[in-house]
Amino acid sequence: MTKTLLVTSALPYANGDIHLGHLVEHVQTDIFVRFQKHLGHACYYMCADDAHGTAIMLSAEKDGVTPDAYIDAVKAQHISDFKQFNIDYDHYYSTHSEENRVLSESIYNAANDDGGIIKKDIQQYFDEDKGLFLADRYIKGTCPKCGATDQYGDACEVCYATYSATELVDPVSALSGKPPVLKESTHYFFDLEKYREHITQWLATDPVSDPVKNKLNEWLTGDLKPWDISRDAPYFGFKIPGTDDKYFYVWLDAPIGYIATTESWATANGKTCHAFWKNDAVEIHHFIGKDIMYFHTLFWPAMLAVSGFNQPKKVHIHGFLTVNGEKMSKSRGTFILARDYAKLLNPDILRYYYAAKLSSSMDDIDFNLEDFVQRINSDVLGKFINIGSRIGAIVTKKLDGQLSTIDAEGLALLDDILAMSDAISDAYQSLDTHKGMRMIMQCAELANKYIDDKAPWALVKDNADAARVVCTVALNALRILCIYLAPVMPGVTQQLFSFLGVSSQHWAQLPQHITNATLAPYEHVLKRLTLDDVAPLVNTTQ
RNA sequence: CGCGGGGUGGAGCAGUGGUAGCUUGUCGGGCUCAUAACCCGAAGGUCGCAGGUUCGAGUCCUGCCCCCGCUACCA
Repeated sequence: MTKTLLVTSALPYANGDIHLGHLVEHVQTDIFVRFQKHLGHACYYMCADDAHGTAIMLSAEKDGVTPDAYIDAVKAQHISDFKQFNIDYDHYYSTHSEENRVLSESIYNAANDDGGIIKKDIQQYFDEDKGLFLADRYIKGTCPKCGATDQYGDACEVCYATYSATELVDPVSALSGKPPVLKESTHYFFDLEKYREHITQWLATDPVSDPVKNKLNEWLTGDLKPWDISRDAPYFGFKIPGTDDKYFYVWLDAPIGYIATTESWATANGKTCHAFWKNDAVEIHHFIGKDIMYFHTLFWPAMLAVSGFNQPKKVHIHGFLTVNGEKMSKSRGTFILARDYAKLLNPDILRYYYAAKLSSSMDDIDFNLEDFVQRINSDVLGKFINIGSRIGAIVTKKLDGQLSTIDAEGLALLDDILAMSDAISDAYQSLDTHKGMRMIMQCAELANKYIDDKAPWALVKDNADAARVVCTVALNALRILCIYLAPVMPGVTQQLFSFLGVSSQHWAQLPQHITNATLAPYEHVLKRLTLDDVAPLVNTTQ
């Protein structure tokens, strides 16, 4: 049965470059989406830049451009970066859009009409030089608990204490360097506690894994604190309806960007977002990092429920990327930008490496340069592409590029490889791509053993017909492996499909063996890696 | 006592009660079609430490040690 899915990756913040960490999520999502499409499902992949907030306003100011010009430039760069990695969005939009403004207002109004918005006067630090209220991260001072200096306004990095900015000793504005003053302001809050029932009902539908559910239950056993959704002018964002100087906090309109992106895409295709977000038949899947779990599993389902939109079927949460076992760090030179990688290496092999490491858990994964070289050479080159390379050479040089038929023994091999398809499919479906890649490589080993047993290079000398059968079998094994791997390595597998003389193939075509075909000469699709090839990724001189 | 995740052969990882596995790396052999590839075989682990439960523990319980995240340049 054909399903309809709407899939999202978290919206990258329009205040920085895309790096290998973002790519973990977007590659994981893209593999999932491509796999769904391979199965024949209607699957739409929506993403956008998250374009609001103080940080962006300040960055634009620093660059001497308007926020609009700033976010446009960043968005263009983001789209170009993702494209290089074969991330195939159906639409990539921006939260700074008319659709998002309309939707944010209507969702806010729905919550307000429901009595879900509270107003409270709060005291907040204010930078008189800049004329800005200061978020915790823009205030520095001495930790009230341990006396460490130069700490942020929310937590101490030395003693791990958490506190409010007003408790900091000798606070200064990180923007002007001057002591801030306390100023009163009315803020708007989303009354999360009011929607506890919605959240627990949603959780009962099994949208998250058990470890995530445990973590959420921790939060849910306490009071759900009202969520501060307003910011005072000046702020780059949407004005809150009925106010003159209050803006939606960026995290209010960011997830709504998922719907707004859908709307923008749907309008261009003669539909509306309601066909997806108010239609029970559509499965909504969010892919996010573990750091933003809170927003997507508490506020977001509550906001959707109060405004009559469907809640997500699944929220898939992944861990972070470390480089050579350590947190990515600009000072260590391990903060690797997507476009810097793409200048050096083929994006598909990074996708494979991630797939070989990713699971459905929130565990962090490590990008280890040495391990990367070994894994790519061994799996992708040695096991997978090698089938094409060794057989392609024989077919091209000795057999005039001509295939024949498959014998009973060859059929047995192909059946063994095809027998793995359900397990591989399950692995893709459950995001346990590490298991999937392992199984696919086992299939590749079977094919290599078969080739070794049959020794077509010897056979070709006095029995070209028999050699031709072996080559036909081996290349059909390769064709099956290409279908298995197509969601992970779309570029590489497309090249191999071209060699095999077929257009891109889908899951349903697994058993359709090719026989009696004439092949173009085999050409290498990837180069083996050496450590010297990958070493420039990290800047070790710093 | 802040909370959470984790410690399995050199490296990266599977494995939640029943003779310790996979990939890679190392060593030896084979093959020579292929991008020093592929095939066969071997060595290499007291499963962080110490107790406990059990006929039996990597797997369950208790205590301890260490690493990582929760906080940053962030997803």
